This record gives sequence, structure tokens and C-alpha cells, in this order.
Amino acid sequence: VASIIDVARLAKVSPATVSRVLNGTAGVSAERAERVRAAVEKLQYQPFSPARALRKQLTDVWAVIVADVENPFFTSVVRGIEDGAQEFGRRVLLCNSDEDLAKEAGYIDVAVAERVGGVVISVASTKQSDLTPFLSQGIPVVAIDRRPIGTKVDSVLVDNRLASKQATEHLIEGGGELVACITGPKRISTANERLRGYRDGLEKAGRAYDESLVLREDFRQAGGHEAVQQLFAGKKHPDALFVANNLMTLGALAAIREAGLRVPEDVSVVGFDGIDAAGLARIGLTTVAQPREQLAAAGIRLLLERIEAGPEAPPRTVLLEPKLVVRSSTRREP
Amino acid sequence: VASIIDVARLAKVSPATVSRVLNGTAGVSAERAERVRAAVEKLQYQPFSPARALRKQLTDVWAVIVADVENPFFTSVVRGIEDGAQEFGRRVLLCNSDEDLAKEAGYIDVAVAERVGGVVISVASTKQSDLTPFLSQGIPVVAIDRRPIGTKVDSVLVDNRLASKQATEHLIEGGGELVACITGPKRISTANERLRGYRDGLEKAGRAYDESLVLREDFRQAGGHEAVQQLFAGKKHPDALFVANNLMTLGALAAIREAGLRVPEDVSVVGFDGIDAAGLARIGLTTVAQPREQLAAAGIRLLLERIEAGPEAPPRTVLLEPKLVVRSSTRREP
DNA sequence: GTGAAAGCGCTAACAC
DNA sequence: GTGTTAGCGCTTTCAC
Repeated sequence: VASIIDVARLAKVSPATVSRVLNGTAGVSAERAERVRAAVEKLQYQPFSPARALRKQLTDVWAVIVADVENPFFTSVVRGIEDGAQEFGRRVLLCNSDEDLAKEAGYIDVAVAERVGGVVISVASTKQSDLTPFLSQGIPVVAIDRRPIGTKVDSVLVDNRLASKQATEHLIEGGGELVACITGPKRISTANERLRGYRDGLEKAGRAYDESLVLREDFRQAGGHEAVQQLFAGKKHPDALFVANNLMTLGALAAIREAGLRVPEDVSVVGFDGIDAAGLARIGLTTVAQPREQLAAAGIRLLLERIEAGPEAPPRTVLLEPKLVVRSSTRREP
Repeated sequence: VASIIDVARLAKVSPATVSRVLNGTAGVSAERAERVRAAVEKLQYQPFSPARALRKQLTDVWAVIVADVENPFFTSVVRGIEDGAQEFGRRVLLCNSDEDLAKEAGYIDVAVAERVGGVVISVASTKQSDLTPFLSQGIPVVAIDRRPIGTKVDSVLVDNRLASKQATEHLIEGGGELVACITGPKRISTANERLRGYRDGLEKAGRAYDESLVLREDFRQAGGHEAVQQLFAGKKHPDALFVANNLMTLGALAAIREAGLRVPEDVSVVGFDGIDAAGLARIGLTTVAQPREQLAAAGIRLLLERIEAGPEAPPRTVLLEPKLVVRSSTRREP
């Protein structure tokens, strides 16, 4: 609990000099600097961040708000952001909104109260998430993965629509007669865009859109499981399936297996985002691979540029291209 | 960027009154309180945390330092801690040491500099991780999952040794003749304890300990993969395998599959900790299930009790019992 | 190159 | 109940 004054006293210099040595803000004679360093060492002095933050009206912490920390996609992106932040001497306050608007709003307040240096957020709801607190306080924000509407913020998004269209085409080309789609809730932009791409794919192939083959569930493993059960309980038995989320894909595959069906012989499956565990299964999963590292990297880049440019610069959007990786969970051209 | 003074001015009261209304620290007449709330709303006032922290010499943030954010075991525990922290109005600064001592030391410094209200840490190295900065600054710490030696801190640990012994016995009872073990680096206590339990299991069954059947690799997927390749490249081909980590188990199963071997017919496998993806594979994984929720809950409990009791109270250790869950990746009694 | 001093926004001790 | 005031630890003018 030593303060800068204790250090100054011990080193027989003024607090200002200690500050200068520690921050390298101005020249200090070698001899005195050495005394300061010795005193710091001796007292185990650690500058008290809140005092500095109060003085500078700014924290060297960034907040990362994600919709689900337990989703490997997000942890992977978070990890990338954290690594990047570290390079710039920034710490990361990780907040898990848990797909819950109220929790998200709470964390947004926290980030504002802390006057964090920047925010990277993957919103819980495209329409309802409210980013205006950041904008009104002049805190730089970057939205990633999910599109927030109603606020003009820098964004790093993925071309979900195109990739989903390709995934659907791939299923049809492989002989899929009845292609089903499992996607997420309406409040999540990625869920909608992926559904949109699925429709594009059907259209391109001249197939009719059949509502009974489309299910919306939570972006969780249980959701995928449930959806598959419902699909196969119905009259139409799809022979091809596009699952628009990584966790759901796990659930869907498990349910397919429980139903005694084979992949890809009975049902072709395309998932979304990589799942490490896919290698574990006997089947290699055909999937739309997300550019996780690029998401993190572009997020950091936009954030830094925003910090640099100030709030007046026009918002920018980076659109990344995911890629369909064909493995063995889908049938090839007949 | 409104401050408490702006609010006071607008509400025609003193800053102290505003503070009292916001914190409920003392009675304020209903009328004035209402004026204050209106002013807060009008100005979009958010108290500036660093100023409060400076005044109170304490942050309402907890730090959670984990060894690997990308490991589902840790994210699950982190999530539990975060949920618990929220209940007590605490935020969580998540730090990923990435199994790296230097990175960990950096985060420990940050946590000290922020004077966080408490720390939950899963150390990168049993022997080398240095928790003394917390103790010397009087910051409450709880170690979870991995045992830190050299410092007397509250700990929530799992009885790795016993569970591993049971896992090994199970493999032997199922007809395992040559039981191999893949574990982690020496610096990680859980790796050592699990190995120790494996030896206990062999001993109990009167089997000799064979060093060539024991491999240490990183606690990562690639490590498990590599280890299996090495094992089967050797002269002795084990017919039973205990993998002492969740990610490694994924790699090990993949490598076994690549080698054209069947589980459990050719190789019985027991993993450590649940892997959601196990349900996805054709095989249900027999595994030592970790009490993730209990780890988080006990961690929070010890932290709160430590905060309550102060630094002088004797450190406590909670030992949790993991449970062997038998599924279909192991052969049953012949 | 160095020190004295002011002040960041908040809370708590003190007066009334 | 309420306002006045001091001070938390730091950085940054401003003098010298």
C-alpha cells in the first residue's frame, strides 16, 4: 500500500520526478532515476490505477462484450482480441451478456462508468441492443459478428448470406431433394442473414421455399437437438440439412444419430463455424468456416483507428468472407 | 461527461446529497431525492468509477485469472464465477495467462494496480506462480483447480488422485492389459496428481509401473494427438488409455481413429472432464466428470469469506470429488 | 532537470 | 436532513 509519495520520500525526490521516471514523460538525471527505481523496488510500489484514471480521465482497459462466453467461436475471437490488446498495453474486461438484453445493458453501463478506452461488442439483439451510451460519452465502439441497427458504429461483419447460399447450393448439388434449415432467433442478425442465404440458394436452384423445413431455435446445442427431432417428427423427412450455428450443429448431429440415421447417406449436413470436436467424430463436418482471427484483428484495427480519428470520422464496415469447407458430412455430386 | 457537481447544480442540492441518493447511504427527503433522480436522468449521469475507487481505496471488480480461456472447462468455471460475482454486484476482469508465467505475472500486477476486490486464479505453474503480490497488498485470493505451493491461500481443488485411480482401475477391470497414461507438464499440479492416481490404480491391481507407457504433453488437443502417435509407434501397443485432460482426449481419440483402431474394442479410453462434443462422436466417452459448478461456487464462497474475515484468518482448502462416468469408450468386465 | 501546487470526481467526517 | 470541506494518489502545468 505504498503510494508515490512514499517512493518520493525514500528516493529523496519529488512525487513529480517519480512519475516522470515511471512514465518516461520527461528527462530525469540518471542518478536520481536510479534512486527512484531502487525505492520502487524496495517498497514494492504499484501505481494505483484509479488515481491515474481519475487524473487522465481515461482507463487503459478495453471492454469486450460477447453474447456467449461458452461458445468456442466467441472465446476464440475474445482470445484474439485480448492478444491484440496486450500488444497495445491494454487490458480486457470481458463481459458475458449471455444473450440477455438486461445483462448486456448492465455491462454497457459498467463500461461507461469505467470510461473504458474502447469497446468491442457482439450485440445480444440487432434491433434492441442500445449502443448510444457509448456514443453519447464519446467512447469508441466496434461491433463484431452481429450487426447493430439504429446506431452508426464501426463494424466487422461476415458475409453470412453469401456463405449460406453456397452451403445450400452444395447440399442441393450433392443430391439433396428436401433441404432443411435450422437457424437462430430473429433478434440475431446472423441468424436472419444465414436464413436469407439459404433462401437464395434454394431460389438459385429453382426450388420452392418451404416454411415447414425451416426452424428457429436458440443458438445452443439443445436447440439443434430439438429442431432435428421436430423435423423428423413431421411428414417431410429432409435428406439435407443446413445448420446455421456451431453449437446447434453438435445437437443436430447427436439427434440425427439418435434417430438411427446416417450422415451423409441419409442426411447431408453442413454446419456453421468450425467445431474442433468434429475431428473426433467419425465424420468430418462440412462447414462454413468463420474467419475468427480476422474478426479479432479487424476489430482491433477499427477500434484503434476510431480512437485515433475521434468520434466525427464516418463509421466503417469491414465485411469478411467465410469459406465453405467440404468434408465428409455431405454427399458429393451424385 | 457530466459529473456529480453538474447533477447537484441542476437539482439544486449539494454533491453530497446526490451521492447519498445514489448510494442510499443516508436519508434524503423524498422531494429532493426526486429532483436528483430527474437530474441524473436528464444529464445521463454515470458515476465515474475511478474517482469512487480512489476515494474508497477499492474497486468493485474481481479478477479471474485462468490458464486457458479456450478450454471449455475454464470457460465454464469462469462463467459460473461471473454469474456469482454479478449476484454480489461485482464485475469480473477476465485474464488469460495462456499457460505462460510471464503473462500471468503481468496480469497479477494489473490486478494489484487496480486494487481489485478479490482474485480467483488457476495458476500457470504450481511451483513458480507467485501470489505474494496479492498477499503483501492484502488482496483476497482464492486458487482454484490447480494447487499453488509456497503461498498459503484459500484453495478449491479436486481430488484428482482418487478419481484417476478409479479411472485406471476401471480400465484394468475392463480387461486392459497394457494401460497407458497421457498427462500434462510437471508444472501443473493436476497433471501430477492424475499421474499419481494412475500409479495408485496400477499398484492396487498389482501391475508394474512402466515408464514407457506414460507420456507428458501440453494440455492441448495437439498434445493428445502427438502422444497417441508416439505410443503406437513404440513396441508396446496399449489396449487401454487414461488421458488426463479434456482437450488432449479430443486429440487422442482423433489419433486413435487415424491409426485405424476402434474404441473401445482395440483401445479402451477414459478421458478427464466432460466434452460436450463427446455426444457427437459415435462413441460416448467414459470420463472423469469435473464438478465445474461446484468449483465456481466454492471459489466464490471462499472469496467472500476471505473478504469478510480479513487476511489473518487461516487459509482453507475445499476438496471436491469428481466422479467417473462410464459410457461406451471403455470395455466392461470381460 | 526539478519541485511546488493544483485538481481530476467522488465520499465521508463534520458542522449545523 | 443537508451542505461544506478535506482528501484519496496521481499527473501536469508552472516556476525556477
